[in-house]
Amino acid sequence: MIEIHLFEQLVAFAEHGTLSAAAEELHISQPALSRSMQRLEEELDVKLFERQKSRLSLNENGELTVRYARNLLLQENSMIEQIRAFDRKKRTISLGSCAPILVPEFVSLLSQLYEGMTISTEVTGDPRLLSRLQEGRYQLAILNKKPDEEEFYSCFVSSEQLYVFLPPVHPLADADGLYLKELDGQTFLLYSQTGFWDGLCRRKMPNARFLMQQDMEVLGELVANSALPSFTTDCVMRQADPVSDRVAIPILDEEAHASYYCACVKSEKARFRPVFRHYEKK
Amino acid sequence: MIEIHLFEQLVAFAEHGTLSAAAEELHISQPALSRSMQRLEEELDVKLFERQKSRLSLNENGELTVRYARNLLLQENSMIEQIRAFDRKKRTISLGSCAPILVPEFVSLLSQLYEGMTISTEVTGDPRLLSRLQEGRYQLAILNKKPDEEEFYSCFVSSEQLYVFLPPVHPLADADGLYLKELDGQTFLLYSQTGFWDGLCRRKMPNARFLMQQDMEVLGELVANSALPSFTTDCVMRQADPVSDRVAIPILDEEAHASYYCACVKSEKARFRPVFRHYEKK
DNA sequence: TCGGATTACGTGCACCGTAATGATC
DNA sequence: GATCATTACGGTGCACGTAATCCGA
Repeated sequence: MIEIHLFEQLVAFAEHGTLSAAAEELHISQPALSRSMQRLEEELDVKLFERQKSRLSLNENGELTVRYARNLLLQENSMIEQIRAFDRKKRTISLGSCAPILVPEFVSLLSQLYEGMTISTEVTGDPRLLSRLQEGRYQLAILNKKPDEEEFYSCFVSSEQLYVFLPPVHPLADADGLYLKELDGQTFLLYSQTGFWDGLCRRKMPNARFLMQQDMEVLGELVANSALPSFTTDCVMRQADPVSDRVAIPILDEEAHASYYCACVKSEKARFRPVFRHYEKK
Repeated sequence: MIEIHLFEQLVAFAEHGTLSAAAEELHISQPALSRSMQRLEEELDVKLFERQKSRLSLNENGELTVRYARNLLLQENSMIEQIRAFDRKKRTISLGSCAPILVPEFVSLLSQLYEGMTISTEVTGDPRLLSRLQEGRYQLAILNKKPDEEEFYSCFVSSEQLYVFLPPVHPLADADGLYLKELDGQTFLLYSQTGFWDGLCRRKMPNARFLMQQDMEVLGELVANSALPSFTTDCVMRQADPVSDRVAIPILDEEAHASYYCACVKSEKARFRPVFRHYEKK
């Protein structure tokens, strides 16, 4: 058994060319490194270096050993990372959501129900959300379709209706309802973390421009202080202060009405029973 | 970076179930092992054990870590072995021979020509001798056919004639020459390290019985003190004392006359030039 | 003369073993 | 009481750093 730090030091030497440079990199003295390399040779019982009095260099054995050592070090690091990830996973619940609206509510609920667990969330419009749930990258998902009952357990959570949010002076501001295609070609302010809504808008309005905003607060400012149309939903309007004088006009496209389902893989149904019960009793 | 001996100790614990048993196996004290495992947890920053006051056991993380650790230890060991083998190979010349007769002469020659090198030899009737030469398992080979000149360099060394070695009372003892098939069905004393001769005898005399002898000295005794036929060759008779009163009758089969070639892969021709020169000038 | 490797030497501390403690069967 | 793990404690070996030496450009 040869300690791995000797191999690490050998690799450092290989990368720096001299003991002094490698020693500096490793935060040890040059003599210490010199002795370590001697010990490595001794323990392997193989000569690894050409010694030309004032110049140390790897011989063929040394080159080979460096290649193997790099490999071993990579493997150990990846091993340690995987162990830590495995452990972390057990103490975190990852939630993937197709839309942002329910995320805060879920974080709060999960924190209450699963004390001590870390809740990590991700909003994505990516249709692979479901397969990631299956692969274990998420333990819970908020979807806008009820998933296959063979593989997943799910329950309805709530629904959301999309509105276009227009300044009163906008030519369409007095409509009772609009289809997205009627809005195509215009320039919108859009929050960047809208999950599947983003894809919907781009699909239905291929000629529109979207000024993406990372920050909800900045978006609010811009909505309040510009004439650019933006979007909102019934849920958002219920939560947020109605500061602006904008008018919200419902989008009539069928997909503009989303039904949200909370889902987990069937094998974890028991674990998440409290979550489902919370929504089923409503 | 986590030192590998900690993983080794973890595996020992996993295999023995208790710290005390594992500590004994590892030739360290129980407290030392206890502290090592605490340090491993600390350095990984992951809990690996269930602690029930007087019983220590692996939790899920621990089980996973043990699996990874076994793997890592195997890899390190194999790495060390391969490095040593690589080094050893550079200081040993492996000779594969299809027949035993030239081996001592070659060992002596190689020892003189390549001072400090270890000479390792193997006699085999295996037809893969040539492919093993190509793969580098042997650096030199003694063959009974001249090999492909595209891939190998070779030169003629000497030839050998097979004789059947009969007691004077044997019914065929006064023949001038014999084919192997005429001897089929009889029982022979045979040295076990005869290389390709062995295969020849079995092929040409499918009904013969062979009493295999590992030890040349024992074989000599039996030849001198039994009536069982055996084999010899011109080369052997030239070297050995003619102690026995047996008669040697030449075998007339074409294959009973072997021509030996010394061969190496072409890329090593230069390295072995002294060997070839030694035989070419004869 | 400087940069680099090795050798010499004294020191500190990390790790060990023994002993004590606590806990469980 | 026996077994097993952990904590306490004192001792020591070993790997470290500093300093000295040697060598080559």
